[in-house]
Amino acid sequence: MPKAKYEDIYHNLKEKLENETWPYGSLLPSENTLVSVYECSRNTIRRALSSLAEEGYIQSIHGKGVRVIYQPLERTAFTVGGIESFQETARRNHFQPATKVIQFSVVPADEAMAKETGFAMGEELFFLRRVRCIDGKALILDINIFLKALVPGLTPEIAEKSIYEYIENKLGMQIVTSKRKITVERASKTDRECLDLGDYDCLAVITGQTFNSDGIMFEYTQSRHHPDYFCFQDTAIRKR
Amino acid sequence: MPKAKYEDIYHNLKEKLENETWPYGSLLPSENTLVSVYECSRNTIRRALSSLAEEGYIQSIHGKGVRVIYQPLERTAFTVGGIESFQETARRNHFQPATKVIQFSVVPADEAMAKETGFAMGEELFFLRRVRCIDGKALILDINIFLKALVPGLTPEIAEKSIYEYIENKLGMQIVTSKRKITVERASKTDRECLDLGDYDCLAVITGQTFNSDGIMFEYTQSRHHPDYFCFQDTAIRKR
DNA sequence: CTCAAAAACTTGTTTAAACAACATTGACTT
DNA sequence: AAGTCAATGTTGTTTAAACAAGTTTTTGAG
Repeated sequence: MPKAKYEDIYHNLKEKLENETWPYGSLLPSENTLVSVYECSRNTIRRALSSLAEEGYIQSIHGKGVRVIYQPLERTAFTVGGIESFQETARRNHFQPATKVIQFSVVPADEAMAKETGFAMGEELFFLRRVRCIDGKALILDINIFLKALVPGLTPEIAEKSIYEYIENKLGMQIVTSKRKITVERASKTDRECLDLGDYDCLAVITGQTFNSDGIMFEYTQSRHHPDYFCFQDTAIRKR
Repeated sequence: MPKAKYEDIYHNLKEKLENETWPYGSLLPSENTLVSVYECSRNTIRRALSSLAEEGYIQSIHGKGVRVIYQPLERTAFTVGGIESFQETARRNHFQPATKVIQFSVVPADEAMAKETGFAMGEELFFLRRVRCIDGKALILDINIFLKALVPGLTPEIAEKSIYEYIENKLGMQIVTSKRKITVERASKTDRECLDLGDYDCLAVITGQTFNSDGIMFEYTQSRHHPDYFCFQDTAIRKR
């Protein structure tokens, strides 16, 4: 699917890194070598490398080379990372997913909601709540608020399957940027009613805003996770 | 301090975005306009813009322009984000920080520890635990494990102030990449003994590995946070 | 006026080149 | 033998140019 040359190179190198073609701690072939191998310009190589650096696969060392810092890890339980739907995550982890829609309504944004979500006052919104179950246990409570104008034709039936699939394939809208905040909150009465929290009194909360390819925010989400089924991975690179 | 031209432009644009020189939802001046303004090449502008996009300030729209998606937000309590030390975070939030060192030992990595941390077996390690307090309340339990060979001369006295300051300014070592995992864990006996958790039975845990400018991992960290003083922010961009 | 095509403007990708800055190697001098 | 310095190899920054691929505006035909 990737049409750009640097994307091909990026994927090819990433695969080789995950295969441990170059082991952890070693140096990659030099940029000029890679230029010969992939028959492209140095800029194109550097673009692929910089994506891999951002994701914590490699780190370049001025005057020396590019070090492999990727370590294979056992995929523990539930991992949230990039922008991935519940369906995709479940498939990757070989879980049997199920979704129960417990609320599906249309409301206008009042002042409080506008302030919290970032939508403009008075906008018509879909407001829905869903419980995500894995192997029969209720583990995630998802609250989604959509801009009705940008997600027309949404129904509870679609919400039961995959909203993202509907948005991307049926509506042809592309999801581009997602801004998220992770916090730990005390379980509310609703949380305890909807989820199988056992004797936990807290949960992991991901709050986020999603933007489409026009740079318009069309979704506000709150995903409330059972602690045992939450793991978020991240790589940070220190800027001067 | 930034010596590169694109870094200057990046910081200048970032400041203007935070000043709301261009409001949320509007389009930035075109790349060619910015080329004239900053008297540089288009590539240099694009490099600055791509950093801002990664951080969730802007989003480019093919054929149309660059949309501002930055929204000013009230800095709520404690925010962890990039690679920032406790000292820096405390200063930014105007807290009075205090640190108590409760363990400072030198141990070799045994098999279990090697597997967990990613250090090689037998490596000499500094093992330390510290409690971070804010306004008299014990809120964070930090476990730091350093490669002794790369952090020579570390003492409990330094650990009480700022280890990062020592590493960067005294040793001249630069911190570059940090790989992190965020989870929610039940409070252990030690957690309850060391921290003022109130009636919380969980805490937010950041587990991470830190790499220096040679691409060598020199630190393994676990930061165990009181739920009320934990907030992690992130921006993700969907790749094709 | 309406509509369609063309032009102009926008961001996206790729190449080529030059130079700067840092690291290593090896030859040379002392 | 030890240290110095030059050459070479590596990544880092910047420029210039050309074309591709979207979006908007203008032009012109009917």
